[in-house]
Amino acid sequence: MVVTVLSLHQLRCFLATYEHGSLTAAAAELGYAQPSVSEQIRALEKTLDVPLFRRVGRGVVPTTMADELRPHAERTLAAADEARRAVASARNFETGTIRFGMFGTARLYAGAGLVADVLERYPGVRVELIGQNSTDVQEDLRRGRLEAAMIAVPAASSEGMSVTPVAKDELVYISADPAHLATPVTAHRLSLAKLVMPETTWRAVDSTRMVLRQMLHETGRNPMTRIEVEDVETAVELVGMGLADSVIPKGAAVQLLPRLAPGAGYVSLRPRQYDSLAVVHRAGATLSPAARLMIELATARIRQIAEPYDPR
Amino acid sequence: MVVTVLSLHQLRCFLATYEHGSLTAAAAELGYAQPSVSEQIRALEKTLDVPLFRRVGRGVVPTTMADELRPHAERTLAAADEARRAVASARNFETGTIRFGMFGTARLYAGAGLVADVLERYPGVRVELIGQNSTDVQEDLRRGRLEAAMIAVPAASSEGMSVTPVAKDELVYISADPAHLATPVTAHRLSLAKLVMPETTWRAVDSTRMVLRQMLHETGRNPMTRIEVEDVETAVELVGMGLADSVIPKGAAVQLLPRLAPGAGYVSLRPRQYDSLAVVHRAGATLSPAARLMIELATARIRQIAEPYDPR
DNA sequence: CAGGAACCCTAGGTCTGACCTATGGTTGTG
DNA sequence: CACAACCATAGGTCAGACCTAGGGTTCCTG
Repeated sequence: MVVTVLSLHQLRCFLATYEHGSLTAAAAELGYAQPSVSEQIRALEKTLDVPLFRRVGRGVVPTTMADELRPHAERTLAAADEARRAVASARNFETGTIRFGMFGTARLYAGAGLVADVLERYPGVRVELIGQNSTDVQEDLRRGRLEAAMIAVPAASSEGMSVTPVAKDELVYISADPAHLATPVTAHRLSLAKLVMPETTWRAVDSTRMVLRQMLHETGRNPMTRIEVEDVETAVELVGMGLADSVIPKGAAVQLLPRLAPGAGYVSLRPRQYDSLAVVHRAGATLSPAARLMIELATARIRQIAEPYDPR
Repeated sequence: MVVTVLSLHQLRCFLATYEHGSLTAAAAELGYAQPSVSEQIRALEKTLDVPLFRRVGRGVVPTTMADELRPHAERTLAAADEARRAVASARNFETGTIRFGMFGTARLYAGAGLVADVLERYPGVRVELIGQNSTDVQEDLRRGRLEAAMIAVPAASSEGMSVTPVAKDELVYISADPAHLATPVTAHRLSLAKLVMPETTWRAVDSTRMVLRQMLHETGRNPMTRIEVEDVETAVELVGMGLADSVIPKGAAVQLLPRLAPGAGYVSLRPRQYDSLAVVHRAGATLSPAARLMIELATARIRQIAEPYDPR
């Protein structure tokens, strides 16, 4: 024997029939031919193994089983409709969650503004800015947990990833000693400086570190840090206390120095060095509207702060 | 473009995939081949017009849309399941409503007991005993509002109906005057009596009246009532007050006389007359379990009180 | 009371879509 | 670098969702 399975369509036919007391009327309402509705009802009666209507000369009359079924049928259809609506409204950013990866320097001074931008346009959404470190974010992207991200990359290339640079963020030398800031800092001076550097856990892969290593390597110097800390804020505070100097993205310096190290200032490196801020996602993926939105907003916001990307 | 429509099956596939993070695992759980689940998910994504999973090298990862959909999908499937269970338990008389037609004399003294019988066996059900008068009940049966009924019928026959007599209920003469009860009451004495008769609205079709008309007609007498009332209780009270005598089913007399007319008694007619208590339903209908249950219990209950049907 | 209207059902035919197996392309792993 | 794990595609089968056409009741009406 063939087992049919409960379907929303059957429930719709059932309710229309129940309300009209007539298969013909139900079929008219649903836009089907009468035998089609008849068949659905029969199928439903078969799957539930219960008579739902008594066929009496004119029209049909619901049985007590039908009375029992009706509220549940309505609830089920309502739930299904609710599901549709929930997804539809999420798709239109009226509700739902927008998740975006954003690591380190970018998030540090564009994060709050970016969230504000999103909420202004779509007040109903939840926003998640994900990412401790660019390595983590890359991992999340690779595993599919994140669809797209804006991160700092030392070079604009990564395996299997589409990397689109949108801005460059200058790396500046910060110090509480005005003498250290009189002229741009060369690789030579940098190699002699007492430095405090953040992102200790990620020091091997951190984008700023990689840029500095590259700079020093070209002049035959070795990087040497006096203090290692985890977060940029701590590093800046230590600079403010005159215990060391540091190199951080200019955007971070502008934002953090007045607050955490009022007496300190910054100066460029010579030659100037840059982090590249890029939009990254899996190569070959078609981006969702949410991701496109975030990329657009994040790009605009970043470009207000950092210099536009200039391919050298 | 073809529009697919949301289906429970799609939601099931979606949830399985969401939970396992894998189409293959979902297919295994659901007992399908992997491409089948894949197809369902794709259909669902198409009907909702949103991507639900990102296909990443190994497995699939739910998008935020999927996060949004999941609770609704669960609720919808739960509601559908609830519907199944509700009907199933109603079918097993664990809950739900049992509706049964039962008119006049039968209900009068078997109704409460019958309801008790049903509730004892199936504590969860609702019971509806429907019917003011047998004519109403016949109408309800014909229109399909009632599936089956136990009613008093003058003769065991009715158009388009299956009538199965189960008992006969003797009609007795009741009076507060002992002299009236000394010997069985003949048609002659009946035609001379001052009578109060109930069921005024239905006097033309009432089963007891039809039996009496038949009895008097055979001896050339005309029926004559002194008082017409609607319900048997009132008639019995009037008999108790000595204002008139009456003819009612014996079961009703046994039950009502001690309570409503303590001084009154009853005596048979000569020849004895009977209402026929019969199970009635539409000819050719297959009866539901609920109806069969009610017929069984009502028959048992009635036979404890009235004499078994004896085809003459 | 005959005819028609308003229902239902059945029969038989078309076509979508649910499902399968087989196979090819990616990705991650020993 | 081969292998395992996983998803997508292709192509074929079959159930079932739909239709039209027509037959049987019931009920109303002239």
